[in-house]
Amino acid sequence: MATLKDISRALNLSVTQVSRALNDHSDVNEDTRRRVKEAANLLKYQPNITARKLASGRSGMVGLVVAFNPHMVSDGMWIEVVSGLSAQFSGRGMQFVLHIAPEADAVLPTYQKLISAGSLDGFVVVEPWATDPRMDFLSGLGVPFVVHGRTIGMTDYPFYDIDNQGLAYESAHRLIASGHRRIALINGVEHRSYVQARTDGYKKALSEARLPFDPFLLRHGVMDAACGLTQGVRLFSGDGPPPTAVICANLLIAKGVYQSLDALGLSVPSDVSVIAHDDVLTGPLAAAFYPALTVTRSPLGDAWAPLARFLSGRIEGKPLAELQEVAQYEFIERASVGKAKD
Amino acid sequence: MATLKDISRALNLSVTQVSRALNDHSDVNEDTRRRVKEAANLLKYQPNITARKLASGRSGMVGLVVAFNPHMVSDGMWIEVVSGLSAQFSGRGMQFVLHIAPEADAVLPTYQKLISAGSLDGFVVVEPWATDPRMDFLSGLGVPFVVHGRTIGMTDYPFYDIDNQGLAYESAHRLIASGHRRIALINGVEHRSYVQARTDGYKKALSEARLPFDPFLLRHGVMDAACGLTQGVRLFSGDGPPPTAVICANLLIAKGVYQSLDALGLSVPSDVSVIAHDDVLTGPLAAAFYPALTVTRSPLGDAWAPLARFLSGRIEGKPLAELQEVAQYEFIERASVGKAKD
DNA sequence: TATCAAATCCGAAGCGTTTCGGATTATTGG
DNA sequence: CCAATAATCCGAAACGCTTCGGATTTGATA
Repeated sequence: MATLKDISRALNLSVTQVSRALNDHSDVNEDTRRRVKEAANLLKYQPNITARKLASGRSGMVGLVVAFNPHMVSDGMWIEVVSGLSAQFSGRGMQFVLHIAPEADAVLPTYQKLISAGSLDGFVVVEPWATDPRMDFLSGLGVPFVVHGRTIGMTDYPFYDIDNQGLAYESAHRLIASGHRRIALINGVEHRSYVQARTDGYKKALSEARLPFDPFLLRHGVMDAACGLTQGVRLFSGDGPPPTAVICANLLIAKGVYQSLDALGLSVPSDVSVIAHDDVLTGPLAAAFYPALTVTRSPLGDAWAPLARFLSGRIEGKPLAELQEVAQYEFIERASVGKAKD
Repeated sequence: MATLKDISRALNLSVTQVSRALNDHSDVNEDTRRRVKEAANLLKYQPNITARKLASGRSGMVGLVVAFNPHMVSDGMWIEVVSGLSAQFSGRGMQFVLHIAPEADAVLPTYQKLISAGSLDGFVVVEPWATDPRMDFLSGLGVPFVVHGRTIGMTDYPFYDIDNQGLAYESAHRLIASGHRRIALINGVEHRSYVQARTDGYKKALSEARLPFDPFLLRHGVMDAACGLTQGVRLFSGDGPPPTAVICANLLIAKGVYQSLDALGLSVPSDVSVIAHDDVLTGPLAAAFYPALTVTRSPLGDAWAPLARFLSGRIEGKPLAELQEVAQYEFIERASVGKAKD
C-alpha cells in the first residue's frame, strides 16, 4: 500500500505537489504531473479514501438505504437497481454500497448513523412516497441525495423521473378515443408517488372526456402477476359492471390480467383492450404476450446513469437546474387495443 | 455532530480520557466513565468511523462483494443473505455493506480497491467454489474474512458450513436401505464446493452399498423449479433406465420434480421416492408439497449469526479454532419415501 | 532595470480518532 | 515516614490526505 509520501520521496517532491498532481489541480507542471502519475502506477498507489474523507470531507462513497421487507425477497428488481447504480458509480470512480435497515422505522436512524459516522458522501433514495420523510430528513441535514422519482409538489432536490402522469393520461386518452367508456387502472401500492401520479393522469383523461370516475375501476396492489390475476378476476366477474379496457401499471400485472381474461373466456382485444406500462426489466418475463401488448415504454435501466450523474453533481455543488430530469416515455402500439363494443 | 473534543471540553477532561472511557478501557474511573457516557448521549455523539479507521485501522465496516450475474435478478436469496448479515452485523455495532462488481473477473480487483482504499475491515465470502481464488487472494493480503461454506481440503480460515457431504450421504443411504438401487441426484451448478460435497456423500453411500455410479443419474443446474422440472422429465422419460428415487438439492428443484412426475403420471412415493434438502428460505415456496416431502433440513438463516461472530472474531484476532463450525442438519421423515418396487 | 504576474512549488496545519509513554495523585507495606 | 504500587489521568504523535498561505522562479511588461 503505497502512500503519497512514498511517491513524494521517490520523486523528490513534496506530498502537497503529488496530491495536487494526482487530483489534476492547475498549478502543477505538465511534466511533473506525468512523472507523478507514472510513479503512482508503478507503485500501485491507491488513494486511501478514509484519509481523504477525513481531510476533505469527501470519500467518493455513496449509498442506498432500504428497509428490509419480506416482499422484496421475491422481487428481483432490487438487484437490478443496486447493480445498475453500482456500475454507474464505479464508472465515475466512486463506490456505491447498499445498506439494509432492519425495518422501515430504522431507515432515518440509519441515515443518521451513516452520516454522522462520516463515511458516505450522499445517498440515492428510491421508491419515494407521495410525501416522504426521507427527503425532508436529508435536506434538513444538508446531505446530498438524488431521488429516483419525485414527490408531489415542490421538489428542491435532484431527481430523475419518468412522466408517470403523462403516460397514464395518454393510455386512458387513447382508449377513450377508441370508444371505451369504462376503463380500469390496476396500479401499484397506494401512496407511492408514481402510483399517485398515474392515478392523476388517468383521472385527468376521464374528466376531460366528461367520464365519471368509478372507484370500482381503480385497483391498488403489489405489482406482480398474482395481483393482475386476482384484480382481473374481480373486475370482470365481480359485483360491478365490468370495464371494456384496462391499464396495467407494469408487465407482470398485464400478464396476470391476460391469465384472468383467459380463464374467464374473454379475449383481447375483441372483448377487452389492454395497455400496460413496460419498465423493460431484464428477466424471463415479458415478450410472450399474445396478442402482442400495446405499451407505454420507458426502460428502468435508463435511470441509473442520470441518477449517478445528478448525485455527483450535487456533491460537487452544481446548480439544481442541471440535476433534474423527467424522461419521456414511448408509446408502442401493438395488438391489444381495439374499438369498444357497445 | 459532536466530537470527542466537544465532550472533553464540556467535562474538563482530556480527549484521550474521553476516548478511553467510551471504549471501555481499564484505566478510567467508573464515575468518570459514567459522566462521559452521559455527556456523549446528551450531545448525541457518534464516533466518526472515518477518523477511527485512520487512527486504529478499524472502521467497523465489513462487506460482501459479489459479481453481477443476470441469474441473480430472479433469485431472491441475495436479499436474504444481505439482510440477514446486515442485521447481525448491525447488532454488533458494525456496518455491513454490499458491493456489486460488474462481472466475475472484477471481484478480485474490487477487493483490492476496497482494501487499499482502506475503508473495510473484512469481508464475508459466499458461494465458494471447490477451489476458489478469492480466499487465496484475501489470505495473501492478510485481510480478515469469513466463508459461508468452505473449500475442499485445507481450510485455514474462519467458516460456517453445513454438513453437505453428510446430508447427501444419509439421504442416499436411507433410500438404499429402503431397497432403492437407482437413485438420482439433482444437484446445483458444478464446482460449487457444497455441490461437490454432496456429490461426494452420494457417491460414498453408493460405493458402500456396492452400487455402481451412473453419470446419467447425476444432474447439475441452477437450483430452481425449472431445473427440477426439466431434469425430472429427462430422468424419467429419457434415454436411460429411470431411477426409483431422486435426491433434490433444494425445495425448488423438488417442486419441479413433483411437477414433472405429475406430468408423466408417476406418483410419489409409490413410483418414485423423493428426498430434498430444505434450506428453509422465506418466501412463498415450500410447505405445499403433496405428498409431504421428506427432507434434510438446515435453515440458511442460522448461518448469519455465526458468520458475523466469526468475522468479528477474526478481526479481533481470536484463534482460528473458535471461528469454524460445521452445523448439523436434521433429518425429517415425511411421506415421500417408500420401499422400492422391483 | 525595476515591477508585476503567472507558473510552479512547498511547509504546516488540520480532519477526529487512537495509543504510547509518561505524569500525577492516592494507597499500601515495611 | 519512605518507597513501591495501583489508579487515573494527560500531552503529543500518528494515521494519510487535502488545503491554505506563502515562497521561489521565470518571463513579460513598463
